[in-house]
Amino acid sequence: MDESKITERGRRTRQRIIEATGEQILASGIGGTTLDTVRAATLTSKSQLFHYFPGGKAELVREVAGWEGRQLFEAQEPFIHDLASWESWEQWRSGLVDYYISRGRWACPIGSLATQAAMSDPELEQVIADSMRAWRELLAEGVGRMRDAGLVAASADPMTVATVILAAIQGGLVLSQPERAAWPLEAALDSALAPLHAESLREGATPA
Amino acid sequence: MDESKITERGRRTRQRIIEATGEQILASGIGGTTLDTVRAATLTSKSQLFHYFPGGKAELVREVAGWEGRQLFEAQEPFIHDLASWESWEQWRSGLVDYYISRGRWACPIGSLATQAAMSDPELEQVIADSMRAWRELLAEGVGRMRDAGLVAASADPMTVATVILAAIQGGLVLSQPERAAWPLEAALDSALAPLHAESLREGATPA
DNA sequence: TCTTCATTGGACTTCATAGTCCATTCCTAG
DNA sequence: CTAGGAATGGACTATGAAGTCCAATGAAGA
Repeated sequence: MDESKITERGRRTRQRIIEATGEQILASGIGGTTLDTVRAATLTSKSQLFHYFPGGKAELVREVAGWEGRQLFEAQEPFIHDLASWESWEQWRSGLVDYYISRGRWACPIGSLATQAAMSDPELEQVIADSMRAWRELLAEGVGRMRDAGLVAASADPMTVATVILAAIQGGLVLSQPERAAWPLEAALDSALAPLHAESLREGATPA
Repeated sequence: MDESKITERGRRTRQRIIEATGEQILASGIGGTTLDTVRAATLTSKSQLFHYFPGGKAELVREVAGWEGRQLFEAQEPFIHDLASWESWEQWRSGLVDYYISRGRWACPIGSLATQAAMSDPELEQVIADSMRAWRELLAEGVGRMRDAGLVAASADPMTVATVILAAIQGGLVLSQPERAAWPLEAALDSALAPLHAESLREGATPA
């Protein structure tokens, strides 16, 4: 979408469409979200939808994926760029759980899209995969900082630990969703995070 | 579906429909699976689909969910009913990973349906939730046996540990799918399983 | 053999939804 | 004030998929 010929008014309309679509997808999935319901929710018209997203529904969904990804990252700021102490991890964890549970999200915009979209739209799959990779990268850097500071076993591979944490988030949400309870997510996350504060539990941890 | 007035021939046709639908759903999702493609793949006719599944697509999908659930449980036999030793857990793990990865499943029939169907079909959600609950139950019983045998910390809550393991499976698959690699699933699973063979690592585990 | 009912074939209907098109309105620069 | 392009409204089309219906076939027992 060429953004050069767009006014402020148009920008806001476009954004309104993206956000409403995001909500509907989170609530009803891609298949359960139709251009008509989006149109109704945003008080727009069919022509506007295609004006701002010439690629139709597929492009709209991709834009939603990108935006949701950015929102998810923002929700983890500023800790996601620190994660150099157990306190930082705890605060990061707290913010993340809040992001999912409060305001009844009950699903990961990225993870659930990944499942739904793996098939049917390779371009969307790419957008999702990029978010996932970036996310894992940031977590791995945090784990690396912990390791460099001697706060976690030197034998731990940051990328592996990061993957385990991400898997805990995604899997925890899969189980939390039907229960409408946060505890599965929290249990999974705590378990995955355990290696990061082992120093307080393990045998004579000499570091630092 | 009343099964009383069904011949062997009919039973096999019905089963053929279920299995073909299951494959298509796993590959393309519920939305990407149409009665026409199922009809084509099974060499049946529209009337047969509705003859065996009067409730239409929704009923067919529910039957698929039930059948896939049973298949998944079978793949975990006989270990899922044992899990009283670390060796048993290892063999169970091996069989499960094989079930997902070999023959390119790359997704959990139950978990991925859970994500797709949470919305749109409460009845299906029930079928899925039942499978999940039963699964967690079996795992928790195994953890309980390990605890009773003093092979795992007495402080560990079997249900929590079981949930963490399930979350690792589901989340691991979410990450493995786009990568088309088994390692995220294996890493997540190993991490979740760690408490079950801790006795060989931890400080003088006194339990029992 | 005949009857009956499960099974099958496939055309047809209905409906939801993505996408097109053109007219109209709004805003702003010149 | 006016011309042009962005923004908007909404009817219309095309399509694909679910679901209906009736006729034909096959098999098994009376």
